[in-house]
Parts: sequence; structure tokens; C-alpha cells
Amino acid sequence: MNESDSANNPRFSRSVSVGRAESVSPMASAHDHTACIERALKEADLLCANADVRLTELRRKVLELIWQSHAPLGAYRLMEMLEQASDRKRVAPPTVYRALDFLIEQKLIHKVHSLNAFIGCTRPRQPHGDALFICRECGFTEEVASKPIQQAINLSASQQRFEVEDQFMEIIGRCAACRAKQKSGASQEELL
Amino acid sequence: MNESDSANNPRFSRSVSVGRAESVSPMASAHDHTACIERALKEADLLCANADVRLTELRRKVLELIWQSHAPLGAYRLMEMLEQASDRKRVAPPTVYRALDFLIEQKLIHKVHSLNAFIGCTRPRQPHGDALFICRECGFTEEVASKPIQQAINLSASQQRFEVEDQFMEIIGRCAACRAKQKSGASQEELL
DNA sequence: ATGGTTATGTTATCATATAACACTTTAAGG
DNA sequence: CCTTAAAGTGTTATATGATAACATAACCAT
Repeated sequence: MNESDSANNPRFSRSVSVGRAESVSPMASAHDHTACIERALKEADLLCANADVRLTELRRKVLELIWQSHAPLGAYRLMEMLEQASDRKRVAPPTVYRALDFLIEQKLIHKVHSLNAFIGCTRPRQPHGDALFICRECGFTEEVASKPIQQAINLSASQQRFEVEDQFMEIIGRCAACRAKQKSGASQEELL
Repeated sequence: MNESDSANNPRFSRSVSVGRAESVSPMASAHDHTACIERALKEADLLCANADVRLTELRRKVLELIWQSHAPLGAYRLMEMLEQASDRKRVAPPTVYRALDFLIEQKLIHKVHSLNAFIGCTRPRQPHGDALFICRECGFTEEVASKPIQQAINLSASQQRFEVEDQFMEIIGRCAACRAKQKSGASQEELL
């Protein structure tokens, strides 16, 4: 029941999960996700201290909620989660967007433009040109830093005399786990 | 006066033009843009005939308006342009979004996700994995089909056993023309 | 011509994001 | 300590982008 709700999302024919609260991270059994969260938060503490910026309670909470899964999370969904998680009554959009802006500036999260959603960054110290491989079935998103990709882009940019300031690479498809799942399902059907 | 309105866009600190009606395409003097439009429309006619789908008057008009410049165009701006261009009184969002959906399906346009805007495709017959180099100053957007980029992505995908279905690559920065412009401006300032 | 399919019109609403201004917390310097 | 300017957060309203649901119109194959 964890992975099915995203597949039923009626918004698009090729919809992608944007991490509803109930949807436990795919591959949840394959890794200790608590460790992911803790590591991310600890690193955020360090980086912010270093940069002499304030990772306030709110901002830290937002980061923690985004890290609840490895799937992108929408701002309004995040607001709901904030209201539940905290003792807060109501959280208005500007509050959460400001926190998100901060986290993006500090390179602690990425905005996933094709989903209007946000995801924790796994390489917060590195320049942010990584490719995001996003599974349209389970939402699982893998951040990949590929030197060949970056070199290819840099080459193309220099050929045009284009000065790169920012780049977004989002690759939609099906992750290994979901492919394996369907493969086994298909073989069962074939047996009928 | 053509290129300045996008730089003044108050929406973002790092705003990018999304092709207001007044903003003539950058490099307008550098090429015969009428020919661009005609070529795009003619090719669309052919491709749709081939695919046995109907490039209706509305859809064709939308495509033509998107091709008015080489900068991405937002759906609501497009609606305004439709109302003016045609003798129509009012065009509602679903009308224009349906046309856009059609054009995307036929690979005649791209959606620029980081801007929520749309741009004509310069390679409508090819698979749609091109990188878009978007100038944040003038909006000029160059579609680049790079084999190295594609190979790098495919390699990374296969390593993860990820099945690619779609991909968006948007690179934000400053185009050669805008860099040259500022460079000359800066040198003038330095002379004071 | 006529009936099924495809396309468009229309109204309402959802979803995402920002503007503007008020209030509170923080921390740095006296 | 105190006080005060800056940074952060709260609040209300609204801009902007996109879709749902259903009605009407155009197309075209028999």
C-alpha cells in the first residue's frame, strides 16, 4: 500500500509521485532511512554553522520533513505535514516558501521543476549541477553527479559562448526496483 | 528597448524573460525570423499530415504565436496574444492548454519547466532529449542536441538500471550576445 | 443524413507561488 | 544588562499556472 497511491494520482497520465505523507520511501527496506535523515540534518548543521547562516527550528524542521522520503515533496503537502508535526495551528505558504528558498540557497535541497516539488540534496557541498533520475511510479529520486554529463554540457556551452549559471537535469522513467516489480508481475500474468 | 523589459521583471531576482509580446526576439537582426516561423509551420503541416493528426486552425495559431520569438512563452501570455491576434473575444485556459498538450505530444514544442513556459522545437522529428540553453537576460533559448550529453545520461541510466522515458535539461545563464553587450557596457564604465 | 469521434467552449475550481506589511526573535555594540 | 537594527516569521490577500467536468460544435466515415 505504500507505493500504490502515487500510481493512482489522477493529475497526469504520466504522473509522478510527489511524496504524500503516507507513502513510505521506496526501497525503505533496502536502507536505514533514519540514518539518511540524521546524516542530512547533521551535515546541514555543520554547513550552516560554517556559512554563518541560521538553520532555525522552522528551517530545520522543513529540511527534516523533506528528507522523510527519497521522493520529491510539494510545498503545500509540506505545509500540511508541518501543521501535523509541529504543535502549530496553521502554516501559511510564505512561511514554507521562505524556508524552502533558504534551503535552496544553502544548497541543502533541490527544486524539481518538472514536478513543482522539492527534494533533499545528497551532495550539499558540491556545485549543484547533478542529474535527478526520478521514478514516475514510486517517486524515488536519485541524484547523480556525472562528470561526463557535466563535461558535455560545459563543452556545448563554451562552443556557444554561453555562461552557465544554473542547470536543471531531470530524467523521468522507471527505477530498477519498479522495473523488477513489474517484470515479476508480468511473468505471473503470462502464466495465466 | 527590446531586451530591457525582461531584465526588469520583478518576479525573481534571477528572473528570466518569458517572452512578453513587446519583446522582439534577441538576435532579431541576426536572422530572418519570418523564415523561422514559416519553416516551423510548414514542417508542422507535414508532420501532422504524416502522423494523421489534425493541426487545426487553433493549434496552428498557437504554434505560430509561440514561434513569434525564440524565448519561452507562458500559457497566459499566449492566451492574451490569441485574443488579440484572432478576432476572438475570450480564450479560456483549457483551450490553450489543450492546444499546448497537442503540440507537445506531436513534439512541435517543448515545455520549459523551470519557467512554466513553452518554446518551439527546432528538431521536431528527433527524439526530445535536447538541452535548452536559456539566457536569463533576454530569454533567447537555444536547443542543443548533444550526443555526448545523451551518451553520458544513457550510461548513467544503464548503470542504475533506470529506464528513461523522458528528460528535461535546462541550462540557465547568459547568451553570447548578452555577455558581449555587458562587456562593452562595463568597459565604458571603467573609462569614467 | 446521421451518428460516433474529435475538438473546442464554458464555468468553476484546484494548485503553486508571491506581495505587502505586521510582529517577533536574535545577536551585536554600547 | 539594555537597546536596537537586522533577520526571521506571521498574516492577509492575491497573482499565476493548470485542470475537472460538462456542454456544444466540427469533422468525416459509412
